[in-house]
Amino acid sequence: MIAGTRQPARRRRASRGSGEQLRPEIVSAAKRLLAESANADAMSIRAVADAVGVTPPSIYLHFADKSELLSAVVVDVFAELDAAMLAAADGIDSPLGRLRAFGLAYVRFAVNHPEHYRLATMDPCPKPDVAVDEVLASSAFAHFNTTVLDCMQAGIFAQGDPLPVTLELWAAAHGIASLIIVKPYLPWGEVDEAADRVLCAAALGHAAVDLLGGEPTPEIVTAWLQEQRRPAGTR
Amino acid sequence: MIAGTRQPARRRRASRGSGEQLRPEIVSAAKRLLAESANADAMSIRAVADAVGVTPPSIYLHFADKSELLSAVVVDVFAELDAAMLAAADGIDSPLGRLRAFGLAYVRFAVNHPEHYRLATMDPCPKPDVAVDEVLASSAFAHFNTTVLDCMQAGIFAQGDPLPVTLELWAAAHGIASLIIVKPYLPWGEVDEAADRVLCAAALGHAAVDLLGGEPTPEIVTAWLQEQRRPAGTR
DNA sequence: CCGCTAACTTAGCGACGATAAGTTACTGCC
DNA sequence: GGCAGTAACTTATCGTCGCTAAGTTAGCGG
Repeated sequence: MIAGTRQPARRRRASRGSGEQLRPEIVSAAKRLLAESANADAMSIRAVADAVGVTPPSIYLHFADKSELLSAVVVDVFAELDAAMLAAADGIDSPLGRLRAFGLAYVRFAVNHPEHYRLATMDPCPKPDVAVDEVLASSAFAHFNTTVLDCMQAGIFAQGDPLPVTLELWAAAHGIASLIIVKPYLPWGEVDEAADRVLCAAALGHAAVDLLGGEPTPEIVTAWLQEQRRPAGTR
Repeated sequence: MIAGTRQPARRRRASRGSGEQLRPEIVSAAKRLLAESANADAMSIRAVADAVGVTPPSIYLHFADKSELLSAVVVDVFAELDAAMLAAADGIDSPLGRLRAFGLAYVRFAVNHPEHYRLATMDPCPKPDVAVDEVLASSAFAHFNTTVLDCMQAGIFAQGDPLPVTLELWAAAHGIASLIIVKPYLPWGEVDEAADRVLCAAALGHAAVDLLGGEPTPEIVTAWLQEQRRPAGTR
């Protein structure tokens, strides 16, 4: 790193009422440092302070501690994820098509911003941070949930509370996204294809479980699959 | 923590040829410290050294650095996970039943040992550590893969390479397990039930995608579901 | 132009991972 | 028995980390 030494390019002191303008700069510098250096602990308070041309204690005028700064970054990341998902589903009308676009965009975002995604979804949340979970409950997650509800009303999923279904599908998307990030050397193949397989299987599987009704024991599932596999004429 | 101060109970020096006996003690102390204190960075080299009654530099006689010690813990964790999965499937003969038992045991293990599971599957792997991935490829994962192959031969899944299917199902299991760990305050309901829903949907969904053949576009899936939902007499 | 205070700095604490250099005590050998 | 060799472990220390107490600078209201 060239900029390892002390930065003489000190930031100009903000004018009297505008101390708050440092805050977004700190967040975006933290975000950038996280993305640039693969490991998360390269984003030290000192490095962030250097990046915005300020000394470390100034960070604490805006964030009580490091975890609060990280929470602010997570809020930013979730907003960006939400924007990416909305953009991906733009112009797609069918509920199932939107669901697929959302899922694919989710996985793509995670794979393209692995450190941001890791911070947002794999780090121990020190305390269930209110700001973070407001975003989680309000933007990307809410859009997903609404689309699941649309699928129910379109007769694709059985009617009912969309929340458990959304959580189920989210688990599928998060599963494939996070494994690709953490174990990239496993034979996943193309990211989009792997994601599509998992997401299609999750959605179709949920619908199939609905169709079966009751608890899908291995016996019931086996019998149903054998029934399905018989050619149409023999039914 | 009561034992925060210096530990006067110093460990007796090992006899001449048996310096290696310290190593497993270090690993198990590290594992215990990880489990006891929720956050992973409470397991410092210094804390581990204290726990085994030794000074920090002695750790480095057995592990090149901290990440190597953590890798050793991960190897241990994967072995324990494998044992739990095998025990859960003991006495179950049907391939799909074994698959379900494996998946449930996997999620249960993750939820019951959240810090161990987090370390094993959510931490950035500094370099694809050989030892860790040998375990990953040899024990739990291999058993899973074998059972998927059994399912193929039993006609539950379409014949083919089991590896992509195993990865797909693993993604589902990891997805629900890791989300329950990281966002425990979301309405997951009973762990076993949530896991069963996701795992059944993943397995059934994969089988259904096989049945459909080709790429499951939203249109094809929608049509198939409508076909399925018609009562038997109208076909 | 002066005092008030917002905005930021200097200096430093304790804990961390890691290393260099030293010390202890067991063991094989005569 | 005693001594050399070395395995096993320690003391002391470095640089960095998150974080804080106490000080300093500079712009604005009076």
